[in-house]
Amino acid sequence: MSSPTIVWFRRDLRIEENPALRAGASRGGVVPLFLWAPEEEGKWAPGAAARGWLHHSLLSLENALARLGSPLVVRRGGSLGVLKALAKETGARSVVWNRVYEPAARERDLAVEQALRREGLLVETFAASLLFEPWEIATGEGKPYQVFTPYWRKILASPEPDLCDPAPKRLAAPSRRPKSERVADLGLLPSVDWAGGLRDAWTPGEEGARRALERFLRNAMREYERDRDRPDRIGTSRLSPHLHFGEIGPRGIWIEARKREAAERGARGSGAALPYLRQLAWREFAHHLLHHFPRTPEEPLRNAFARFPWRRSRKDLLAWRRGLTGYPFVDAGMRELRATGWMHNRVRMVAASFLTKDLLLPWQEGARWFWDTLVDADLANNTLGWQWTAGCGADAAPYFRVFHPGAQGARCDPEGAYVRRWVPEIAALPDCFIHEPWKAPEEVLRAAGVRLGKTYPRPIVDHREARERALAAYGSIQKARERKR
DNA sequence: TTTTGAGTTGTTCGA
DNA sequence: GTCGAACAACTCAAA
Repeated sequence: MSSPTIVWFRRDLRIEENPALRAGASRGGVVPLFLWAPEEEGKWAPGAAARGWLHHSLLSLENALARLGSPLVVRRGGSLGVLKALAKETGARSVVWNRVYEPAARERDLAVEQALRREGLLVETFAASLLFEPWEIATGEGKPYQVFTPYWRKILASPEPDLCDPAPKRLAAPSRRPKSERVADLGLLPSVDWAGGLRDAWTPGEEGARRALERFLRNAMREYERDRDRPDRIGTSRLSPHLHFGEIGPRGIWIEARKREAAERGARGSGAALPYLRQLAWREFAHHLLHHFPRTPEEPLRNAFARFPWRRSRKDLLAWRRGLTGYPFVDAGMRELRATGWMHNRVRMVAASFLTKDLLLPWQEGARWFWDTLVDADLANNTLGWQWTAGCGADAAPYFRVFHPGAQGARCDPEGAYVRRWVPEIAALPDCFIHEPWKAPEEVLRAAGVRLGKTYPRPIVDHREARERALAAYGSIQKARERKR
């Protein structure tokens, strides 16, 4: 048999629509490899929640590959060393992978690629995680976009993603079977089983991803525009963790959404899929920005924000993390996050606005907490989201836009079902006070078994005052800029 | 080069 | 209760 090809799995934990796997299979034997080297991702190695997801996703991939005939090889250690050793053991002459786009991983990949070539190995890389490579979409001047709408128009004016060749039905294993660690030995599962809620809420792996997409296309895409802001309903796709780990690819999603749109309206291009596809384009935009501005996970995109007068308060930060701010909609989100590893996007914005504007704490603190607790933690998306909310990123909201936690709750969770689920200690309050319990008369609180400051906190800041304080702080860096001129 | 139009997701105030 | 305007100033992207 000709020498096998190492297929290096990273964030493409799927069989379908996987160009690297297809390329490997077309050349003969395949050695599928997953290697665990978190230190190579610098400050942004996967957080606790993401590791838990990864564990289950790897088990799923392991099963799928075993069924196809070539079991997954799991190793630990530096990428280059592992790849070189595995090539030697199996007689592989080439290595293929699908590209990732985080700054640290890209640098690592480049170095590995060059080193492997020097060893006489063939290296080929593929595009699998995005609709477009981050550098493919550019303004008329060839520059990166910094405003979403023109970026989105450009995507719509580009050729639609195309279908890819079918996945291999069988894989030839190498003649020498390399040794492998067990997924369980990587120690990805959290030591404390806080992940019970995670298990109930999710099915990691390619099969789970496909089912989630089908559910969304069948039940929710039609009403996406109406329901996507309703955390009390299942109005969103909930595909984010599946997308992050590449259990499903965005091109496949795009094509399936278009198909569904055509089937329902009888004509392609009716546009029913567009509100959802637009969100998929935000994911693209985030990767576009991270590629062109690789320092933004740590630093504000807009320079003026380097001197923003952020507060420091360990106490307030902890209250926010634990969901004990006294604002039920914010607290519900923060508790949903801890319990399930996920938070509805509307609530993410409100919770992020509360941290950065009501509490005036640095957005980096919020980004780090989300990084550790979200199963879908994704450097590009997380960075864009936090910088956008804080007002220091691309296409930021005007600074006077400050979310009102009570009003947002009333609008997006009108019956309070979401709050009651995650903040049960105030569940017995009537709808009209569920988002602002401190406004309830004493006898209503007593009847509901709520003692403010005892069973549920009073608001840790007064929103009205906090809003004024935030506006003043934002105003101060505007003035500072004027003086500089 | 200059000009022009526009910008994910909000809130508040006053008519 | 509903509605429209104001909230500032900036920078981007394209003509």
